[in-house]
Amino acid sequence: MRKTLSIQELSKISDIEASTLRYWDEIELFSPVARNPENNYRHYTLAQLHALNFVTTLSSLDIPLKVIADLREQRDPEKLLLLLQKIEKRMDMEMRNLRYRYSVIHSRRELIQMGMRVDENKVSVEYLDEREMIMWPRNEYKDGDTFLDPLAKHIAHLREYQVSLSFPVGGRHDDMETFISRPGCPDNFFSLDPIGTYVRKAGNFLVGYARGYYGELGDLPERMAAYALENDIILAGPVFTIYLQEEICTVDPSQYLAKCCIAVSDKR
Amino acid sequence: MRKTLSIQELSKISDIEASTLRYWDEIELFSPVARNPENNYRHYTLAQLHALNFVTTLSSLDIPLKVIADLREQRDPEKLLLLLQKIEKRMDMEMRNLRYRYSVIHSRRELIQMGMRVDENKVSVEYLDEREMIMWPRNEYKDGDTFLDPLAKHIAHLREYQVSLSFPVGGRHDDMETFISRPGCPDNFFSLDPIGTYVRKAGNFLVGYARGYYGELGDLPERMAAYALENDIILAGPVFTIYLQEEICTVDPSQYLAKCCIAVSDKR
DNA sequence: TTGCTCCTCACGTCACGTGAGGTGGC
DNA sequence: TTGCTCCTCACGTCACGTGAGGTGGC
Repeated sequence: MRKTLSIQELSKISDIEASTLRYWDEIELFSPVARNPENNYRHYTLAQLHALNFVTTLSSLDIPLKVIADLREQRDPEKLLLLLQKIEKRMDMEMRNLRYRYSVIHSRRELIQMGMRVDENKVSVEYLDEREMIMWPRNEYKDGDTFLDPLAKHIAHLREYQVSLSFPVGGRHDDMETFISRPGCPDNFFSLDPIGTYVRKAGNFLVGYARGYYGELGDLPERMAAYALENDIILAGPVFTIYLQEEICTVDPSQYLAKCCIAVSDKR
Repeated sequence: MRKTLSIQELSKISDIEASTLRYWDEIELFSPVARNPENNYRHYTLAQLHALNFVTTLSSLDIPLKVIADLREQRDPEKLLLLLQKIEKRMDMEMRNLRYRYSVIHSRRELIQMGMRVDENKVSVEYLDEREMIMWPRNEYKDGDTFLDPLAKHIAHLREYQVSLSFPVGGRHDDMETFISRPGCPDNFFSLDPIGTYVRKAGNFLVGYARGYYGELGDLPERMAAYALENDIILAGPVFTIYLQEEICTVDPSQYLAKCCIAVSDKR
């Protein structure tokens, strides 16, 4: 006669815990073909692996076990087809979603890693790769406003402005003058979103680092300006500030690590 | 003064249920900046959205809330970096996994859909696209064996034989003669696994359908042979049988729907 | 007074995981 | 007798969801 499988044997072949198989039996989702009347042991067969595989495939897609059980009880090609079509769409969305979340994690990891390799006291010229970002609407400051006020305004219109908080947020000053005169008040915020439409072109940048709470850059703006003067470098375009370490990685707000950069002009 | 957010306001902005926010407060994962001492209302701020976003990103990756809470309490760039690296790898695997499961669902949906559009009584010549599959080790039959015996043998060596049960399994007969003489005993099984190395080339095939339990094809083999003779068609190569409807879609085993096909030779 | 939002507390839910205590065959 | 596998039953766990009953400001 053909051999049956004990719960342990099936568990090993299918890589499903015996306790899970018992639970699935209890809720009548997937039951053994028979019980030994003497000791009540469960008996499975290899032929059941096909159905079991179907169950695990569906449950891995977060289909509630109740739905799977109903489907298996009624088994109707048209109903199944409808479900499978829905699932395909859902998996498609899940795939996009996963790619998105991957890039969120990836971009944050890059920043942290960058922050750990950096010589914080040096101002220098570095080659930076192209960066995509989403530029937020321009900031408007009233008397006494800090960066928090326009930030709050934008966040309150998250969807409307297509602003994303999942990616690191940085600040952009129009030019070196505004950066020096009010370092804590950027003219725009931006998100380092890889599907962004604003592109910071690759090239040589004057780069400096500072530790401190948001917008508190100490003497970094002056040091950058002095370095440019000494080395006969012409700076051009906006200043970008992003935080390599902030509340997500560090407890002490005075230890947040900012990176500021501004393009070096080819012209002399 | 800067405005604080009520639990409902934060819930709307962040798209997180108020009950979830209360729970996260309870387990000290994410708490309001303050409570109103009069009525114990929770007060949040917009600045908290950054941290909140981080929490939801991690929890969407099945990181246990306890781990996230610990990470947020200690906040150490190096620890965080290690976690993020682990997560990146996991997401990468998850992406592959999702693609795999997608193709499982997709291939099954295709079969079911095919089965619903089919004229079951007609034998005819159809153009079939190329198909990738994994060919299983050759079946050996002893006296009295049915297809279940070699099937069980292969399944018992799942990993060793690189055999997959997630995709539909079909049978392959060496040629028309063996198909006619023992339709229930294919010479090989195969899985319709899209990463398979065995390719059934595209071309014209003589195709027929039959309803019945596995291997019970009624007079289909003879009808196919007769059709070929009548229409002066030369058949060549192996016969492939796959089930468009089986225990996954149908309750009654006598209603399983098989599709058999064999290549039509160009030679006359 | 009437809505409305918020609160706490207790209990429910989903899909298991984990013992405790016991059985049956070699 | 000793392992070993299996059983049931009860309870725990994780991340919430769902009322019930009550409060406080307009």
